[in-house]
Amino acid sequence: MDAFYASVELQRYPELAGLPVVVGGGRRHQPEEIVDRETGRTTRRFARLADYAGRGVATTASYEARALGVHSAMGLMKAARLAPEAILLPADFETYRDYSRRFKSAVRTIAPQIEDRGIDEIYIDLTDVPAPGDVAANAGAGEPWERVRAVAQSIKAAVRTATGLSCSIGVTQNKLLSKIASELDKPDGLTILTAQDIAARVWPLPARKINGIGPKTSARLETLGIRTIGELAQAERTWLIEHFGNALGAWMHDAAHGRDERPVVTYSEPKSISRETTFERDLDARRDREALSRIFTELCADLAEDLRRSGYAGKTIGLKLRFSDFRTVTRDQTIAVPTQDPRVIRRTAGECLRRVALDRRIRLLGVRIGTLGPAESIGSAPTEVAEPTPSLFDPTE
DNA sequence: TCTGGGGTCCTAGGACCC
DNA sequence: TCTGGGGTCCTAGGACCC
Repeated sequence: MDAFYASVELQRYPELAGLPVVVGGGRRHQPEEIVDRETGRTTRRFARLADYAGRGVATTASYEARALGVHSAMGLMKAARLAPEAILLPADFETYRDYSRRFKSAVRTIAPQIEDRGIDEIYIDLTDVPAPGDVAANAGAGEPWERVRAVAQSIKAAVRTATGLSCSIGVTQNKLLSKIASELDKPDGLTILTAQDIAARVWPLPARKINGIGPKTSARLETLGIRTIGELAQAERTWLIEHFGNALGAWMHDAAHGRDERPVVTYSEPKSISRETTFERDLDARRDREALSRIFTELCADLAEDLRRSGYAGKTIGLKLRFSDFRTVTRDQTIAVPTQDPRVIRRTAGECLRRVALDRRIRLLGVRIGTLGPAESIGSAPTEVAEPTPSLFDPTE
């Protein structure tokens, strides 16, 4: 989906079309409804990025905002310096999830083999999808790529009808290349690449465009003189393995040549569930003990509720802390019996917490549960007897 | 003016077992 | 006189993705 969150917000606030819009931050910049006493007409007042103060990041920027240099994951304070006049909207995940369901079911009516890749992305297996009726009739047994182009166009049309939104589709022989292709003609793109197109269309791109090569790996590649996918493809496989290890080196070499055999996976079980929060200001383990303890208990309760709603129980309970210097530590502990009980989660995470030296102010606190299985395996009635809550964040411990 | 929240996968060492 | 060899589970951290 193209600039998904921002595009959804434009459906709600059409008057923002053409303006730089950024979605992100907390809840305190809801648009204000202003009713004119005389005309009775309602106008909305939107927050500007320049008015923002806090720790939020941009989750999405409209294309107009991107033109000013604002990108997702950028801190909003930095974004405000680049685009002070941009409109800032709070993220409304419930609405985005609703749009997400709508676009995915629209695609499913045409092509049922879908792999979920988060709220705004999917892989679609078009192998066995027939051409839309009119094209099939005209083209007969014509070019296979003509069938696929017609299918992709019908998918884009179905998505637009269901959501009012545009998407960009890449069609190629595998997931790796399709992901790259889908970004070549955004927004509202449709890009079809065959094996013969790889050298001309893919090799000139930065290595970073390969899904799986991130900031660290691309920086390392650069120090070795490799900037583009083409340069990566020309590198010796054994040389890449020497520098990046067996798995990463061989994979990068294959990827640069457009080789990828991964299937479209239409269903997978979740591996872990987590809840975390970044505080408005860094908290002190001593002075803010009560607040920390309360937030900790809430996170565990929220996590337990997520487990209950999704029908899972887990055995490995983890704690995550991020300190004022952005250093992150995790601790986890595996218990004998799977649980979805907030008290068991809280107690076990509390034991993890005791293994961390709290010598700095805390910026983020998170709780995770893994090694998941179906909740039926644990029976429904929690048999745990409530124990006194350990005095967490107590410096005397 | 620092850098969200929810995930997956990989690596690597140690414990433990046969 | 040199000290096997696999396998699984647990834990911590890191890279990456949406």
